Amino acid sequence: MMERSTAPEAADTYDAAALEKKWQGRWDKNGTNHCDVAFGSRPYYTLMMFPYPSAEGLHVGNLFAFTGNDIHGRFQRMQGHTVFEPMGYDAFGIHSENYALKVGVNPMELIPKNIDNFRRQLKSAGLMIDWRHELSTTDPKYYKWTQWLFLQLLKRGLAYKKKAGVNWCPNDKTVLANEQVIAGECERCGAKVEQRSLEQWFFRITDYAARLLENLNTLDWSESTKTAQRNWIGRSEGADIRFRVVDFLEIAGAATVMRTSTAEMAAVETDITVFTTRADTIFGATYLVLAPEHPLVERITTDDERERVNEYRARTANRDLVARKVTKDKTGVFTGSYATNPATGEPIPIWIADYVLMEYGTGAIMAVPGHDARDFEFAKAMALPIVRVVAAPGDSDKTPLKAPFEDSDDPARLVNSGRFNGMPVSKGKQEIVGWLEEHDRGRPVVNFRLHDWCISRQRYWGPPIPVIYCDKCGTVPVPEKDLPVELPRVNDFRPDDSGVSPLARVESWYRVACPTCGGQARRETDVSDTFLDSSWYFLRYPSVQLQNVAFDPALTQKWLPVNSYIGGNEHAVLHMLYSRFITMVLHDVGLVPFDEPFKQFRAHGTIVRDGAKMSKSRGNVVIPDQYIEQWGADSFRTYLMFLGPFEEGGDFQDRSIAGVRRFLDRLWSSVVEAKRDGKADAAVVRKLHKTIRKVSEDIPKLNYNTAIAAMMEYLNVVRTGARQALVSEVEPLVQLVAPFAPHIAEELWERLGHKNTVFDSNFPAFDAKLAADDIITVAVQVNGKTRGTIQVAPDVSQDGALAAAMRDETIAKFVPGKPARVIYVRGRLLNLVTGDQ
RNA sequence: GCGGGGAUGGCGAAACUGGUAGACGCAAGGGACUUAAAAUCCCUUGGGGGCGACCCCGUCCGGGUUCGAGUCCCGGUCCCUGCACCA
Repeated sequence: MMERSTAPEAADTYDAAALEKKWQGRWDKNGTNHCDVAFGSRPYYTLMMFPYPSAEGLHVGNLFAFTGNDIHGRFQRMQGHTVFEPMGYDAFGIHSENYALKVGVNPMELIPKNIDNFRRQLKSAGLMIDWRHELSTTDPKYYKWTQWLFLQLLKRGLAYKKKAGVNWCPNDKTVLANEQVIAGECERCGAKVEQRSLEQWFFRITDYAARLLENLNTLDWSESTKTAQRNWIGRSEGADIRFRVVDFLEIAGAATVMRTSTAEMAAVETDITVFTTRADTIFGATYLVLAPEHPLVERITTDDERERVNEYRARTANRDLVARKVTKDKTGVFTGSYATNPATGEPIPIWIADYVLMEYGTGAIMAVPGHDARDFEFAKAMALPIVRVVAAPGDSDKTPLKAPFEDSDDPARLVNSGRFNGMPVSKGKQEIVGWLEEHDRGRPVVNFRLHDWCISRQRYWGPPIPVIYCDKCGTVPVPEKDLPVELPRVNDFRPDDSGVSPLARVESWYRVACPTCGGQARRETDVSDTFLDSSWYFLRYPSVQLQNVAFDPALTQKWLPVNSYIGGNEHAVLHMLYSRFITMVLHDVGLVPFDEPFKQFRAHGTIVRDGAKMSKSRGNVVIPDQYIEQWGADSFRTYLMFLGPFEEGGDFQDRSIAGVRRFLDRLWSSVVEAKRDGKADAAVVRKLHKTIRKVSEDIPKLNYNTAIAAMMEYLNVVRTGARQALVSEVEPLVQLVAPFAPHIAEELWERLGHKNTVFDSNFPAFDAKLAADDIITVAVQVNGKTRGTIQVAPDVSQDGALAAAMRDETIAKFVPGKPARVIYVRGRLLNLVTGDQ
């Protein structure tokens, strides 16, 4: 044990590099960061979104997030919890693969190197990670269970295959999820995305839409994240309404004209179902529009129009998503057919147009140009009638519509709507849907904009989807005992535009015997989406050492759901939604006892540098290594937390790190030079307890910047007038600082004579009595303007405060006589209102 | 277009349920120590006026509520961010 050092050689500064190396070594050796997952009491699981291990190494944004999480974890540990803080790597995916292609090295070689580099960087940052629980999604021991997960969904009918129009990136030569398409361009390379039709595996996340939405209300998450998920799920209440196609037989061509019996006529009667949220405007529906891909288009198109319709369908079938960008230029063609508006009984023309999407609702709409901007534009372009059926309070049924009137608040009333005239919009909506339902022409419906999750990727670098196709037996799941289906090592893993994965070129791999009949069969050659890898990793961490199970029931019960999850808002929708979905599925099949994986989630902010977003092209990317080397991990960590509110991020400024380092230097010399004996200064003790309170309140709220400011303030008080500190004054400060600057805290803690790690000490407790002031400053205002302050006892009465204020000449001169009114906020402020107010 | 967040000194930022705006830090200026520099320590630092005690103005802009507004309400400007023809 080192002797307590009060030696004069104690420098103004300390050797951060040597000291951090010493403690990182000590932590490793003593297993300080090990978490006893089996027996630890009061478990607390603190999770950070695991990084993609890029070749460039750890990004400062990663470290910002991890440090924030680490502080939280270390604090919880000092509150007596057994804290589990694991780390892993999200190493599959197109990003790694593209990089591997670029440098011409197989990702199987690249990724381990990147991971080693990440681990080294993470260790140098002094995170409280239990490395025995490290995982990588690319490890067959991990993706064995990713494949197993797929089989669980397949077994329950939640995974299915369908041919689907998918987003195809001609540059990356792969299918993209809707989410990876940004304004019609590939999220990664910016190429224009095309549409292709391929057989794909999907997960039925839409079955869970309502529940995914409902449960949000029960979660302690950043509000912005919940809102993003709500919008993504996109619930809307409306109605399906059936429109009967008019005179179908006569226009359907010679073959059908021959049919004459009424039975036959009934059989070919055709309805078009539309979805609308504005059933109240049905009297204003002057035409129908179908998506060009709508299956009924074929049947209702008349011979006269067929050529134009086919031409338009051909043109829009392969439409780029770029064309979907909101545009005022509406295009479309008439099918030649009419449908009856069930409200008015009038025939209205049926058009097709690409502004109606097949994927949403029924792929068909009733167009109400008077009250919908898109329909209005279309009607203008095609010279279709525009009818007013909703009027604002000042308007009549005749007021012309120069622009679409889209208000649906209740001051607006229905007009030109037969017996519904005069009704407020909401009531009209209800009544009209009811009326349609009675006549079997409609029913209330809820739609979600969430689509099923396409998990197929025609790529190399991912877990193969564990399915085998047999000519005799069809689609056969790989038996669980045969997992993992290992990704073969191949030299040529370039994607091509055949529409299939590079694995489809590896015959020795995909040719297998059918597990059922033993006949010749073929493996699925697509791999799964990276989001599947990351949708369950938090379940794997506690059980990562177990090879016979994806996640051990007892460990899962003990550690999950995750207590605190921290990550970037860029994953607020997809990763977080998919994780929730997978957890719900596992819950429903009885594999986990909860149906939400993350009790608490906080989105951290982003760090910009000198006011600009960091990017390679700007050359303003912060490489943590350099700063850690120059200033020490403790200073770097503390600075990152100090530069702004954790949930907002902030501006990284090189020169400001010096301030934090100076703080740690001062802490060092104050502690090293502190004396054991001496009289405690009441003012310092008071400040200490206020600081303890502030820091203990701020850390759980992730208000790290103000917690650090409070500690700085306290140290300034301790050092006022170059006084020598007492051990009793600085020892608690070492503990307060420990979550932020763990290495220096350990060293000082040891020098103060402690044998065990500071992280096994109890975080200092706040004592309200010791924090109480005996004299406080109260602001005095006259008519709301601050004119001075008074020093009074905290419990002084209003009269006492008033008397003290009137003794102050500066204040008194603004109060000519007796104040007409006095407002006294105990301990804060006294406001004197004079008569003329 | 729709949703979310934001605008406070030269800079990063504080400010409890409305209650002394600018804590903490950076930068800058002055001083101490030093042969000198670095480091360290002390002082000053929102703008304007005054020798001074003090006074006036000030939280994106315009209104409002209130004894009192950075904070609440109405209207507007700008910035960042997510989704984008979802009927």
